[in-house]
Parts: sequence; structure tokens; C-alpha cells
Amino acid sequence: VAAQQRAELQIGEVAERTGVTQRTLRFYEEKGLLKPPTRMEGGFRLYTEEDVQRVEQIRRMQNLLNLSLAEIKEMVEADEALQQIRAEYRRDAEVEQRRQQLIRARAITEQQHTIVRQKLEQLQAMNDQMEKRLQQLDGWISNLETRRPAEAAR
Amino acid sequence: VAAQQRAELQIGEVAERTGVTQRTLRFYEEKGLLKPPTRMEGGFRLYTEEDVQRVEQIRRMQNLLNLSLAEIKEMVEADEALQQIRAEYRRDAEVEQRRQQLIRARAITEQQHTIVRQKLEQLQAMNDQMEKRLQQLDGWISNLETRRPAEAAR
DNA sequence: ATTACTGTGACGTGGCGTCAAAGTAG
DNA sequence: ACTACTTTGACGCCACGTCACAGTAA
Repeated sequence: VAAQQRAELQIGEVAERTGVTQRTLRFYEEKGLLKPPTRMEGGFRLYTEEDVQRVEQIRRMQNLLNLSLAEIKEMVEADEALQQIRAEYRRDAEVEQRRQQLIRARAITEQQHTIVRQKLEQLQAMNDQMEKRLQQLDGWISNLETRRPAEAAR
Repeated sequence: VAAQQRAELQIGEVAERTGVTQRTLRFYEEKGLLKPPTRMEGGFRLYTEEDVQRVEQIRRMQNLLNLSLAEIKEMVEADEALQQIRAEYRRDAEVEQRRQQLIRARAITEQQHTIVRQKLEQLQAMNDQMEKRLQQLDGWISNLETRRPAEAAR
């Protein structure tokens, strides 16, 4: 009631910005990964910028960690709980409960972190290997290219 | 005819070593990602160590790059062509043809390399973010834990 | 009224998981 | 004759892609 006018986006715009299809957005909603957005009178969905970021987060998790949507849902929920805690930061009677949530969030985050680190190491190894490979290939190619024994560079 | 006795593995052993199911191995074969292995009289498949490595390569490509099996097939085939070139390295009349193959192999390798680099950068960003997050969480948790204003370290 | 966008089904696809029923190895 | 392993179907599931057809926005 007291916020600035949010630029609401239709499903097509969100799809374009995030690089997923409309089908995917509806599917995520159906699966509980996106909270049902507000609608216009006719029933058209109206998304916010938050939703866009949410989708991007989901996609990163799929692409970088290849988690299932179920797993991603868990993580996203943990993430939300965390943001809520940050927002309503009044310390009431539920100190213990909040501590528990934080601990759970930390555990989940740590799990992700180890996955990320493992992937990172493997990817680095792969990267090094491919760079070596490229140099090798370049060597061979220029070897075949410069067929006259002595000319143009060594 | 003149090789050392290869220890041939049955599908179950391959499955165990590679961490995929037997179903997956048969599926890869069906899709042309693994060449049909030799069989015993009864029809049981007999794999080689090469096959094991092949499967591991396929899995890395799925897990790290999440490519489709079709894409992986392309890459694996290019990789094979390359190894063949390395093996039969007699320089005959087909110098030009071989050069072309090398160039194709280089192009494919380079494509892969850019994909790997992009993923690497994104993963590094994610990793940094998560480490920050963890520190933040730890701070908050120990904040709630040590409820008495002044005690045990800051 | 027209054109572009969106709504909800419903069926298809890729990459396997998971039985089931029958054959093989040792 | 047993037991453990393997064979080929066939159906199921997830994460969407792809129509089809009707309704909505401007």
C-alpha cells in the first residue's frame, strides 16, 4: 500500500528476459517454484522483477549444479526464509526458532558450496586439459601448413 | 591378434565402476554413444577398459557441461577421429584431408573450451557469493548463540 | 473489428528408472 | 539343480516442447 509503483511484467516479457519459455514459467508455478503471481481482470499473469530474479536463480542452479526442481525448491525456500529473517529483524520470543532456521539455512548453503567447489575443481581440470589440447592441435596444423622445411617462423 | 589379454568386463562391473546403471549402458549403446561391445556365446556383453573411460567421459560432459546426449555424441566422435589420426600417423597423399580433419577437430575443441570457460566463470562467481553468505550466516548464528552481551570472542 | 498476446488442456520427447519374464554363467 | 547375473521389452517419470483452441488487451 505504501510502495512505489512496481512495473509489472506479462509472461511474455518475463520469458524474453529470462530466456525460458512461457510454458516453463507456468510449469514452475504449478510446481511451486514460483508463487502464483497477481493477475489482471482477464486472468493474465503479472510478474514482478523479483520473479525475474527468481527464475534466473532457478536457471543457474539447473545449469551450474544440475539439481532437480525438487531440490531447487528446497533451496529457494531456505533462501526465502533467510530473506524474511533479514527483513523482519525484530528479536522477539522466537529467538530459538530463528536460530534453528539459520542453522538449517547454513547447512543447505554449505551443501551447495561443497558441490560448487567440486564442480569448480573438475571444470578447472577440464579447462587446463583443453587448453593443452588446443596448443597441440595448433602445432600440428601449422606443421602441415608450412610444408616447406624452412620458412616463416619456428 | 597381437595384443595382451584384455580383461573384459561384464555390464554389472562396468555399471559399478562408472556409477551408472545397466539400463544406462544399454541406452547409450542404443543411442550410438557406446559402440556395441563384443558378446559371449550366450549374448552377455563384454566391455573393455576403454568403454569404461568412455562412459566416464560422457558423464563428465553431462554433469559439468550439461550437454544433450546428441551433442555429446558429436564431441565423442570428433574425439575419436582425433585419436585415430594420432594412431595412424603415416603422412601419405591425404595431407590436405588430414589437415581439414585437424581443423575441424580444433574448431570443435574450441567451442567446448569457450563453454567450459563460461561455466567456470559463472561457477567462480557463485562460489564467491556462497562463501560470503556462509560467513554472514556464521556471524548471525554466533550472534544469537552468545546472547550475553560480552563474552567469548568477537 | 482486428492483431498480438495469453489462458488452459493434452500429447510428445529426452534420458533414463523400474519392473517383468525368460535366458545364461559358473 | 541352484543361484546370481544378464537379456529384451514395456511402461513410468521428470522437465519441459509443442500444438490446438478459446479468451483477453490495445
